[in-house]
Amino acid sequence: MKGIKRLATHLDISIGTVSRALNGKPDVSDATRKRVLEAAATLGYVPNQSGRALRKGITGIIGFMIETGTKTSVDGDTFFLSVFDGVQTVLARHQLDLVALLCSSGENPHEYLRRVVDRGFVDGLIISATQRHDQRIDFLADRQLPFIALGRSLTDRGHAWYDLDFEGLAEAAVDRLVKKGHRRIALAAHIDDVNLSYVLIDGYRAALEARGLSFDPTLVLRGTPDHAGGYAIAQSALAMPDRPTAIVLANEVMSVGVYRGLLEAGVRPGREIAVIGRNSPHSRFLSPTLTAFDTSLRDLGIALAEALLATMPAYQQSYPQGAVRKLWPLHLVAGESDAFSPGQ
Amino acid sequence: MKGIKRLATHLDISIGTVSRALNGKPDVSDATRKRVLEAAATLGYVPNQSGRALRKGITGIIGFMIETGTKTSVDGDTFFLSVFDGVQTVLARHQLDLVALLCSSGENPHEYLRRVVDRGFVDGLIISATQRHDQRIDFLADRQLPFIALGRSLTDRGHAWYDLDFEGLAEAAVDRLVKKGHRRIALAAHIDDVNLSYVLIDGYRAALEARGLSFDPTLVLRGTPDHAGGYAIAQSALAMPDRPTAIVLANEVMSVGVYRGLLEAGVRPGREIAVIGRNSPHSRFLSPTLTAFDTSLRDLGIALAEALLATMPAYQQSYPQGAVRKLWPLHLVAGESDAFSPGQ
DNA sequence: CCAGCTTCCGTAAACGTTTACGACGCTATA
DNA sequence: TATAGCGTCGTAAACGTTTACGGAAGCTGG
Repeated sequence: MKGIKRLATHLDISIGTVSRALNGKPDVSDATRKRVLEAAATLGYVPNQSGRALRKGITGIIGFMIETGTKTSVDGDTFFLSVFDGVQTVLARHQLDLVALLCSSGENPHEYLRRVVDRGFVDGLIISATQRHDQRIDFLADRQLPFIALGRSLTDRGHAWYDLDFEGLAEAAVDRLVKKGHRRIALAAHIDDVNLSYVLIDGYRAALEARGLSFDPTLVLRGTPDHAGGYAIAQSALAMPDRPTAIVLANEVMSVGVYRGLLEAGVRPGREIAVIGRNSPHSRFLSPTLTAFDTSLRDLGIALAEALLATMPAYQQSYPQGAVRKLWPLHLVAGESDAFSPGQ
Repeated sequence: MKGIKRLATHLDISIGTVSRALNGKPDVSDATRKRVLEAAATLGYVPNQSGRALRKGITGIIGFMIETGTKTSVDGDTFFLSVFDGVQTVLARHQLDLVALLCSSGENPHEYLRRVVDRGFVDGLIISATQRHDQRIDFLADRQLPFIALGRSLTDRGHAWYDLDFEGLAEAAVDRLVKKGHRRIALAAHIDDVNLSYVLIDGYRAALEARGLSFDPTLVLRGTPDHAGGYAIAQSALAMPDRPTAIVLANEVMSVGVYRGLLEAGVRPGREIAVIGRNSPHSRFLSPTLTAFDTSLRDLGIALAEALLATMPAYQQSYPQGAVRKLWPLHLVAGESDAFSPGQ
């Protein structure tokens, strides 16, 4: 015999009482509750996930969907593991478990999500790498499954989201560079249809025009969001007839490739060109040090989890903030890589 | 009404027949099977995970346990995402799903594992970051849950494992360096009790002694398995009275920190010192290029998954290889960083 | 025309849990 | 003493699925 039944016969009481005792329900005397709790501990009883989920209609599991094997996941290396850690600390307080739902490169993300959701696998979801138009948002909203998106999308169902403040990044970077005398500032954008590229370019353009500078589309350089992309972008920047005097990167890992590309051509960041990027465990070890936007990804994870719980009826009294739709700030940490000022 | 019941009333047949039709059982006419399949597709029916798992006693889920927020996880960034991708491609062929079980820094890995297993959450497990003595192995063997370890351990229950061939790495690196005239070869090892450090040091020692060189414990440098650890190791190597002429790294990300530490001191890898490391998306962009051990992590994931399935009774006819206990080879890719030969 | 076999399908139990409901014994109040 | 109320517990249904079992047809061969 297994499970709660074993516990019940061992204690010679009914399984109903055992269940009530374990779940803190009122109709149990202190004496028997104590007996049950002790027996559960010594026998190592843990309620079966499937049985409990089937009866209660909830699983106690929160999913965080990421894609593996794709180009974009290279960006997500340390990024996601840090965010996970923050999410988990919040969920643990409510006896919720976090699992990463890994959509492999071969699979359609929407089909994958649909299968997970329809099987009733999770009580809530965090989705990432939002597309400009994202079917998953419509699907989850229709299914009324609590979720939050890490990343904005034009698909808007009044759902909760957090997103890195790429406009703020563009604004602050352009402001800093223009004040140093830069007029030709290149921007590194993603090569694919992920939403952040659009947001970033809009912010970049607005920041330029607010300072009386015209937007030059040829200064928007495209590359894969990895080292190779950064390398390629450095090369194309240097190959331009009217070479930009500064490069702004919104991606965590591109900077390493950009440095490599520049240094191979004998162009030193901070001396012959200015570079502003994003911090990561890797960029922190660049030389000269990278002037970069930084943030605590663990705190972002905490905020994400709290915002997700706010959308789940069972937790709304603890997190009554409603559907959070907020930008996550990035703050600039000055380094050496943007010390260069272009001569007139 | 929901689930299979809805499908059954919609088709006006019993739920038993519907289930049999969907699961490919024989006692169903071709006509009704076709009807059921079509209705399931149009109504978007997906069997409930909890109900199915409860009845069948299996969940169809494979867990891959990793730890987040720890020092070691920095090493695991791109590493795990690549491995996951390989695992998933194999599991998908058998309608199995992979989830990453994220044990956060605050939690005891063994307690975490115990909870997951006792709840009956997964049919099989892949554990990583094995300790020298690992309670999890004993626990899983006792519970008779199919699992495979990525990493060896002194705890041996005849279980399946794969591990990177660190002895081979040490042997090949030492051989190459000694042939170039090196006599004082430093080794970078982990600072904590993870098993690979022991294996690595043993291999290093054996390789040295096989060539008539004595093992000098002071040449084994300890650091956290991240950039900072590599940086610290470079510094302590340079600070030694009798400075080593070469450094061997078994870790993926340390090399970046080592380069930084060396270059800041004006010591150029490949010119004034030799460095051999491991390849990763990050180390591939170092300059001068890193002489490094490389392997396909996706293929490792595929091998891991196949070896796991071989331990699961339901899949043993497809993967009859028994409990795999094998070293995963790393092959050396020559770069510029070990071009330096010490003068006599 | 009947026995036997095959094909197809419905019935109901089972998986492990939670929970609504009712029953029992006890105490306190009228 | 009768009754209401309370505290405590057992009973049984329910969650959604799979599957063993049995039964109702239809078919075959003698």
